[in-house]
Amino acid sequence: MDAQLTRRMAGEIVVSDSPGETLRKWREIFQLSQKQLASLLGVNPSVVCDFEKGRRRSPGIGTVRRLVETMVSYDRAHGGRIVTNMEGQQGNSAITSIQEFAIGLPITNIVEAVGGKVLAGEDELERPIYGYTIVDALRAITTFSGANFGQMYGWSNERALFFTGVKFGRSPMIAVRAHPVKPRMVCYIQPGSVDKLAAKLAEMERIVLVSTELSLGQVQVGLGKL
Amino acid sequence: MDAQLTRRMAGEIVVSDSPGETLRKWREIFQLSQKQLASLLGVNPSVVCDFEKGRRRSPGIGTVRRLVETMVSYDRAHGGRIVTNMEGQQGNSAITSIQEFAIGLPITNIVEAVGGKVLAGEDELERPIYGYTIVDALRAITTFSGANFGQMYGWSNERALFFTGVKFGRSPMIAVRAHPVKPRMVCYIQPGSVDKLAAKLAEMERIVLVSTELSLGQVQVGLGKL
DNA sequence: CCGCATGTTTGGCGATTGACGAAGCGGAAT
DNA sequence: ATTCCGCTTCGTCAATCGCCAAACATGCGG
Repeated sequence: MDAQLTRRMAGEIVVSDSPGETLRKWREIFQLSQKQLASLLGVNPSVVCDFEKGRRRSPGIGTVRRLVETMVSYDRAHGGRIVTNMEGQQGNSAITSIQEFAIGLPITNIVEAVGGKVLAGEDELERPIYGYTIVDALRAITTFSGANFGQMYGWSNERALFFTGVKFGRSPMIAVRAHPVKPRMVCYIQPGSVDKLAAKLAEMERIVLVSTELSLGQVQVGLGKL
Repeated sequence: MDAQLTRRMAGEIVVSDSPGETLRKWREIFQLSQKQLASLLGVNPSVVCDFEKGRRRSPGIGTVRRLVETMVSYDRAHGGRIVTNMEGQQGNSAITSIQEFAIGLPITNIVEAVGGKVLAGEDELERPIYGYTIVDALRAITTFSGANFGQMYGWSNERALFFTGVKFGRSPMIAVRAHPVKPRMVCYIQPGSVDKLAAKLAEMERIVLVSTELSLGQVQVGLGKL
């Protein structure tokens, strides 16, 4: 749930010209004293200081991770005052969820995870993909305007696109076809039916087309386990 | 320019349950062999392998940074095929620019950097802020719908909001007042005029109100130097 | 002025990293 | 079958990290 934020914090610290000061910035944002933070980490306060003052030039990512996650989970455990402010929804209402995987996963795994049936693109099942997006098909079409489509693709376009609220299974694939950037996999969640044209388009674009009878919730659970 | 992406990569690696595999994922996305990457880094290929295979449990952030930046800048130097795909514009057309500072900066610094004149909130000038957003006032009002406003606030709301295209200097402050989340500083870029009510509202909200006669471009340059 | 809390500096010790280079492994191509 | 290629494994070593303890500095309320 706080993955987004922790990644953001960690990333900022790592590429900062002064990781120490950046770390401090975050500690201050979370309104913790060095001592508090140290005790949460179970270490001596001087350790925190060492990092902030840059005595350790290149702390291990383990350390950074511990620091960041400690702050976030501490705040979360105390009402999440800071965290909720940070999360900055920024969500387009048509996009239900957008996630990146830490590592590439073969399409097969995704298909299994969501109890999917492959309708097209059997021979592309081993390609790795790096994230997924769940979109409300109707809303996407009515509310997206140009650039918004780009949002769907998150950070890698080697990804899976899930559509909910699909009636005939035609328009989503047409939209995909029309858009210059293509996903590797498209999955309809409990579609009314699936037009044959959709499969044909998928083959043309070398996209794996999948449909699942699991509910949106179940799909999200399945994907969460990856 | 690629700060966004490098941060993202670094962050993902740091909080990954398997930093090695995540690192590999990125190397593959950039379509580099271990050997190539190694030679770019000026190290032995086995080093890259050791990291990917996790022999080093907690590599230093210096290492991670070097890896990440090397990949990005290499790609950039070769046409930026990968990078440009990743950057995922996702920009709302009303938002000209969103930036976070690596460290907190006192408002005074910002004001100086943009050659600003303080119109309200003199006594809040020492507060640190953590980022800024530049918004086209007209477009924001006409195209933003509810949740979109949240986007403006990036990751920290301890930030500065710059408005371009301000006519009377009234509406922007009214919008700020109406919105539950407040910035610490508001700056009009080359406003037509500045309504007195704006200053009054700013005082009420304890927001530093500033106006500058510099052009948008000059402002961006100034901010870039911070 | 004192006491108290937060933050800084310092020296030191064991564990780990960052790096090399040699050796090995599996697949693709010659 | 031999050679390449990319990748993996591993022993080695200096440099650095991760951490502590204890002294030092700074600031604040009384």
